[in-house]
Amino acid sequence: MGTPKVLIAEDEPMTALGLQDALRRMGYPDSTVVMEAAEILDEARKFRPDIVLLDIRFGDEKCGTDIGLQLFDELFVPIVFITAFSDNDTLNKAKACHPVGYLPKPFIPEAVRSVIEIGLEVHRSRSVLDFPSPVRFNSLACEALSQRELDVLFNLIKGKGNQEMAQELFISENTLKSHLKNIYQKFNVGTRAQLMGVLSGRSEP
Amino acid sequence: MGTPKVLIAEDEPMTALGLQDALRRMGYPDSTVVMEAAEILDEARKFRPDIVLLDIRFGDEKCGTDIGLQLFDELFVPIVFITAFSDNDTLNKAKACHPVGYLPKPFIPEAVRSVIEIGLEVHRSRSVLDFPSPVRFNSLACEALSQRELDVLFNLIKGKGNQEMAQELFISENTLKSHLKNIYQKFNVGTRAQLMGVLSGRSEP
DNA sequence: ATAAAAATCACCCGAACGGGTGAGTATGAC
DNA sequence: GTCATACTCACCCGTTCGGGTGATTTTTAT
Repeated sequence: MGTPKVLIAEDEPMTALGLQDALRRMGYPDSTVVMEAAEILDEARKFRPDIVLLDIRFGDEKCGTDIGLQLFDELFVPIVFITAFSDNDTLNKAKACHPVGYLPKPFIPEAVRSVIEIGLEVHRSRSVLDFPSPVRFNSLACEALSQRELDVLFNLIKGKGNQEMAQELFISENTLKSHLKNIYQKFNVGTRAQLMGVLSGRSEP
Repeated sequence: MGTPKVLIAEDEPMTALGLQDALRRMGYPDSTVVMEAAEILDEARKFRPDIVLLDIRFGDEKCGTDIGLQLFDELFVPIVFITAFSDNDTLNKAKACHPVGYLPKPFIPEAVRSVIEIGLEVHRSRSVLDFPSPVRFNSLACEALSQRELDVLFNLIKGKGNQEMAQELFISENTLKSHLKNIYQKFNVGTRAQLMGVLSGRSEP
């Protein structure tokens, strides 16, 4: 699927441009640099990167992890953290972003490539069952899911029965079955078992 | 769960011992070094590491990836690759091991810690549905699964129905239901939906 | 204002599933 | 030789699930 688009979020101009240059020479021509923390999310929404190189420390603040969290939750984009040093606290916050790699600074160009490739591979092998989010469900269904259908789906993947789900969502079991039927249609499956198979990426309808 | 045990598989003594020393100072006292390619697997089976630092190049041969594959398939242990340079071919073979990180050489001690921590986190968030293997299924069930039960389970997680599975395994549907019943018992669940929930790590029976 | 989409619920039916009981064969362990 | 385990299959029964049809209300978009 072509060369991956990478977003570089790093406030030190030297490092940022150095990274972009290294990427270009390594065969990643499509990259963008953001040096302002406030602009990262907007740029990511526009640029739609396949992977993000994110500095943990942004302008002396350690807000890289907070931005990473939003990046991951909203866009489900894989994150590689860039930093020279990480204390325990920062590292723990970083873990919450489910990063796919870690790039020590100073970096060597070759390492960047390996980290990106391995990071992309790690990300590809994540099924929607492990990181369920509306964007991911919608990307798998042939038609967009409604809010209520997402609610049902979130309960379904936990292994709940129809009756149980109905109680949880405060609706009749008949209503729930109605939603289920629509969900099956949108995923082109016939049974919840098939749906699970599709969601775990192990079978196509 | 205490400090993780790490296996260092690296043929250059300087690098290997340097790594072990760095690990000790970073708070990982429990590590072992293997410098012979042939001994890696045996040592891993004995030592039962939580993570492996594995050199891609072993004695001028690029067999690190082959060993990594066995390591991952048999023991399901997360792998961090150590190397200074990686050509495209090696990198692609490395991907097959589903590595959780990449450590460029020369390394800085701080980076080792971050890579390990992030690598462990990546590994933790992998459900058995993404990387199904006998050892993992058995670790989740309260009692060891038989060969035939594993066969059934492998088909089950693909979202197949009872009838479909029976044909696939060349047994009667009654036989299959018999296996299913036993599986449910061993996992302490009542329905296949619940089983899926447990396997994806999102619900406890 | 009005049309479209989403959410709600009901009823019915056939198919699939879960649970129980029982039982025959083969394999390997003690 | 006997005992345990795994694998095989059958029958029955109640529950759940999937599919169809139809309907009302609320929300959203135009």
